[in-house]
Amino acid sequence: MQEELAKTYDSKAVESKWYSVWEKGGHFHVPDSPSAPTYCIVIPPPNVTGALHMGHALNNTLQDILIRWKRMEGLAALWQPGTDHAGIATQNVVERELLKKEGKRRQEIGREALIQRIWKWREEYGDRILLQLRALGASCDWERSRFTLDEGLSAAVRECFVRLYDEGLIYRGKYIVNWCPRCRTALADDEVDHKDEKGNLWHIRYPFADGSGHVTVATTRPETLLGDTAVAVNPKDERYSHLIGKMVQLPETGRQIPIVADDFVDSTFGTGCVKVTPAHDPNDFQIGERHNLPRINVMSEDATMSEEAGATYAGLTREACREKIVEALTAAGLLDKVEEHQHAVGHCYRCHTTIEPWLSDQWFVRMRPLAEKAIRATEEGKVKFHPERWTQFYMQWLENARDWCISRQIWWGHRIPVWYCQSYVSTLVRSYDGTDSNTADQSTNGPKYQRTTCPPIVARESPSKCPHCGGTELTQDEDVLDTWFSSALWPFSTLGWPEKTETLAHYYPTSTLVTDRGIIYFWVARMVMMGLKMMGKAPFSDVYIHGTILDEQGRKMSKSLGNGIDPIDIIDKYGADAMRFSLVVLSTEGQDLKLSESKFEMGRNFCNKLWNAARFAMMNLEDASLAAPSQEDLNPADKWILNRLAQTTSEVRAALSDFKFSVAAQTLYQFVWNEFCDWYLEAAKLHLNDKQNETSRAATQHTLKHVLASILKLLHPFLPFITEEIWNHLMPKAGMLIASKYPEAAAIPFAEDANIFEITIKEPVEAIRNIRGESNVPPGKRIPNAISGFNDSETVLAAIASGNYVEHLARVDSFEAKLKSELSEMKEVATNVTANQITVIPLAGLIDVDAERARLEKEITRAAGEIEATSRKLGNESFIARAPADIVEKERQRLRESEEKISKLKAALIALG
RNA sequence: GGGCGUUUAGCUCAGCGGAAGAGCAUCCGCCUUACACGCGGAGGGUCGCAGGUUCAAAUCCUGCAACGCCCA
Repeated sequence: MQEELAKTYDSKAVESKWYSVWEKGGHFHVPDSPSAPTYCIVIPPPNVTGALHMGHALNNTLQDILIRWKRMEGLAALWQPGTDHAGIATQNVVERELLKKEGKRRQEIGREALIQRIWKWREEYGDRILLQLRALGASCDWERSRFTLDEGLSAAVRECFVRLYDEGLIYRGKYIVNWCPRCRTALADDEVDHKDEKGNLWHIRYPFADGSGHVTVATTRPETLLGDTAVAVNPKDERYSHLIGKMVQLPETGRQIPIVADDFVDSTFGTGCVKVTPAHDPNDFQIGERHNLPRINVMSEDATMSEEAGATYAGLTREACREKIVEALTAAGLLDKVEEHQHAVGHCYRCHTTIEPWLSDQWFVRMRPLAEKAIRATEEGKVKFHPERWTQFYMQWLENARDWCISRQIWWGHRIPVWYCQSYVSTLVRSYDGTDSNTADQSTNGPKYQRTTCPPIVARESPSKCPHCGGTELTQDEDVLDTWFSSALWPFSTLGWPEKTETLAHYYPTSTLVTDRGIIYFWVARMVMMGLKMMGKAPFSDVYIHGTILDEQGRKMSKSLGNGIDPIDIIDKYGADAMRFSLVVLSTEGQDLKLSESKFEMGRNFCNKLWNAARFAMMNLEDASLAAPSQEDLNPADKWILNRLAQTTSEVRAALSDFKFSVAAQTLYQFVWNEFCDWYLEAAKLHLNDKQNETSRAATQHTLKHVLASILKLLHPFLPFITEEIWNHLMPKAGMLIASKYPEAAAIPFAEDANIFEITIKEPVEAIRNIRGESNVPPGKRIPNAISGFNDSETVLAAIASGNYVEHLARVDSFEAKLKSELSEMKEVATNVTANQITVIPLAGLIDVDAERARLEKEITRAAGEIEATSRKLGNESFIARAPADIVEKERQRLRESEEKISKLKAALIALG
């Protein structure tokens, strides 16, 4: 505190310094086996390709607040950091670079080479976002940082896969999936964005095979006609029931296909008669299952038409094929009509290409058994969402969760731990109607030698030979797992699972998860399912869902719109603390936040205010004694601020416990600015400048230091840098703020006295300032004399004792306190009346009579309004009869006060002349 | 089509059954030796619309409208 602080807070000088001091001091690190109770948050792992955006800034600020708070509470608070390999996104980035720089596609350099390049890319850029998190102040335990593709987490993925497979919860099947023809991979249902698009509904005639006429089907995708294997109608639809079982001639092919009846068909849509393409539409796939229809895949993996589409169409893109087929149908007179039609079209969430529902071999996780566990755990209160409404959002998804397609046809990721034996073994098999899927060659009849394949090998360790036949020619499944598969294990894989580590034993289950609503399905639900399945316990007890960051116009921030605000720019310009504070204040109850750069001024201004308050304090504390004053020696202002501090402390603690981050931040903002700075510091100047009265000066010095230190502690989770900086100036021997104890509300034996400050000091000062302001008496001009009247003599005595405060704060030369009744005769004064006091200032050439008259008239009008409203209420008999007694009494009190006020004001007006 | 959220001062948002609040912006005074990223004062709202419950509704219920998000 010896050194003078700069006049304006400079965040840059401070922030870079403290972060490394904290980190080097080991303050972010927790032991594997702590003696204290634990608190743990796992970070939502950012993509390695990612750069910090405002969503991250908010998300990680909230986590940091929780972690720093719990750390200060004395818990072993672990914030587990790391990154996610983000399969498709990362591969896309590197592939794009490869194409741009070398003009090569991934197929040209091969799998191994591409993977190597991605690793190299990761080494170079993958930690960028983690470095950016440090600029934000995030106090993660970096020594424990993990990556979803590192060795331990890969072991976790295999362990989980094998366990689920062994239990029959993972299976492989030919299913219709969401296929992205650009990424050339399957996507999970929730990786598909549906957008409404304008399209057409084509009405196409399918002639009966016997030439007796036709049915008309309506379709949005005429090109898939080439893969139709049936026409379907609703069995209850009387228009068509006589046609069920009849065959139709499929146009542009040589095929005849049946008309089937299926409940799925909506008879009110189109013609009520639909074409069925099991290989190219998920609903048709289901219909196909029910009616044993063949599945004809007429497209290749790049969404061009395949050989199966027939020579005329093979090789065309789906769009070109559509045009050509519509032309052909028109020419053949089979196109009845075309209507405009709005419908939802799926797009890849990564590259926005139109999704093709496509039939392929994929791996799936059976969801129902896993989802049921998650539902039960949530119903039992094991997982609680904040705000609470997200519970049902999450539950609805769990209740309807369809099997999860986990295979992806890309190269960057956890390769599926399944191997296929390539050696065929001759085995004697009994003659039976061969449907065994392991039978390679079907033969006609009689006992016979057949060549069979071995079942797939699903293993934790890469096998060197086939356990069935001893063959060594093994090939691993080409696909990798969905990135979310590894993310689902994050809360325990990062802590060491499947090893039984001390860390896992102490920190699992974790405590709180903080995330955005956008990944409740992708991630939160799957973590809960996997945590329950693999660990037997839900991975966290509380999930806090914060709002989404929007731009000024309420749109999501996105790269393509270019409407993002870069947190790093904001940190440069306003400081990390300022950004954190503004974000937290704006983030109310999980509501979305509309951001613009100017919003960060609030945080910056607050930091500057705090800085200057500290600067002032330190100018006045050089000779502060360490001894605490006795209660009798405390000044009225000291008692008042200590009481307010205690109240503020308990409000902040309550808000934090309840995940009300914004309430906590605003409570502190108001306490610091509107009470500590505006009133306490100003009042304290009186004592600090009074070297005559050492006792009261010492009491104020001590109180000032104590309250400021408490403020720093309370604010530290929100504003870690500036508070640590000030703390080290203020309490150079007290150790680091980050490691100090979070304040608890003190019991205040003199809470009643705090009220005296409000009535005998604040109210008269506000009264005088009001007259000053309204009458244009400039602040520089001292007022010679002001008199306040109070209700009882006890208050008058207190006011006399503290009159010097009023003189100081209101710039009055001589302040007097009397009973209200003693003031009634005063002439030529300006008057301010409240329930607790009347204050008068002699006009004395200072104040204009007309202005004062106008002021009083305005006040009278206002008071009259109040009297009217309260009398109306009190005149209502049922109000008196039915409202609680204390409410009625309150209204009566209010009426008395308003009446007194108006009579005093009127008297003052008359006295003015 | 279903679900959820939002609608309060010019703007961004609190308040969620008993006298309409904050920050920014506006207006009037001030460089009052911590702070002009500041100080003091003031103005500004039939709380989306229509019904209902209640002694009392911004707050609870029912419709409706607009906007946004999610799912189909």
